Amino acid sequence: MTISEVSKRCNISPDTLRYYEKVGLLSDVNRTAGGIRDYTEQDCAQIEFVKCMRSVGLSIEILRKYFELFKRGKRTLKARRELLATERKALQERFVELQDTLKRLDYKISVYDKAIASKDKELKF
Amino acid sequence: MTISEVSKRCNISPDTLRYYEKVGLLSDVNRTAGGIRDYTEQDCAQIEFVKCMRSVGLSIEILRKYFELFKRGKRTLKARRELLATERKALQERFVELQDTLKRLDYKISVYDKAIASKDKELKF
DNA sequence: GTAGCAGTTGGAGTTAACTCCAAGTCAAGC
DNA sequence: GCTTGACTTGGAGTTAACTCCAACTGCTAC
Repeated sequence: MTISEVSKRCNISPDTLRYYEKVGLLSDVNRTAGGIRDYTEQDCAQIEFVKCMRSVGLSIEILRKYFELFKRGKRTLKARRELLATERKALQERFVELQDTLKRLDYKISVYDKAIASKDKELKF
Repeated sequence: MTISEVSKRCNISPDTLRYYEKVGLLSDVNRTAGGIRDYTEQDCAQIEFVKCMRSVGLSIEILRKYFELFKRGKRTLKARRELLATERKALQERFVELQDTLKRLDYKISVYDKAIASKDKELKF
């Protein structure tokens, strides 16, 4: 698969794909004789994983560390598991925070609805 | 309240508090005769609101728009309500995404646990 | 064989959201 | 009246994560 094919499929720009490779989120992408990247299904799956983790805010640096551990082989299985567990915990906290903020917004919107219904009373902020 | 008191109370640096004021997230903070900021409880409540919204990723720009609408008075009640509803919807989507990613991480961690238990088999990534 | 297009590189530029700094002011204590 | 420490300002610097660019290469079609 060429970079533009992967780009379309994963909805990530070629620039970003090259950037991810450069910073170590995607190692050893195959090249054709002419030096053009030739992505495998495996590469795509990894890119989707990166995309998913990035979309919820895992930093490039954390992902870089994860793949660096990966390159060091089986003996880093536990370290990788712990890294994932740590990030999972942080995400869980963000999840609860998000839940609370959604509730707060719902309440605020309901207060707006009341203010709008009752002769446009003003709010504090 | 002085800026350092608010800083401690809200756990936001004085620089950030001044920055928020400068970009329009906190208008007309009172000053003492000597020109020193003197925050009210109301200001603090607003800062907490900003902090809460920022912590889940609402941009400074969106919050700036919200408070700008606010300054234009009651006739913007509906516009503000709609702005909040729009952001709520986006947060809801991020919420679902986060939920899915948590599940994915849980699964991946369970795969790691299996690999670690069964003689350190290696994974794909 | 040459036009055109997709790909390559290294490196510069951008954006959001802070964060830091230097130079100055002011009120309080000695 | 002088030091000290918290505060002020405008503006420069930082960081993460892209995003863009110029100059170049190498297939493919005519």
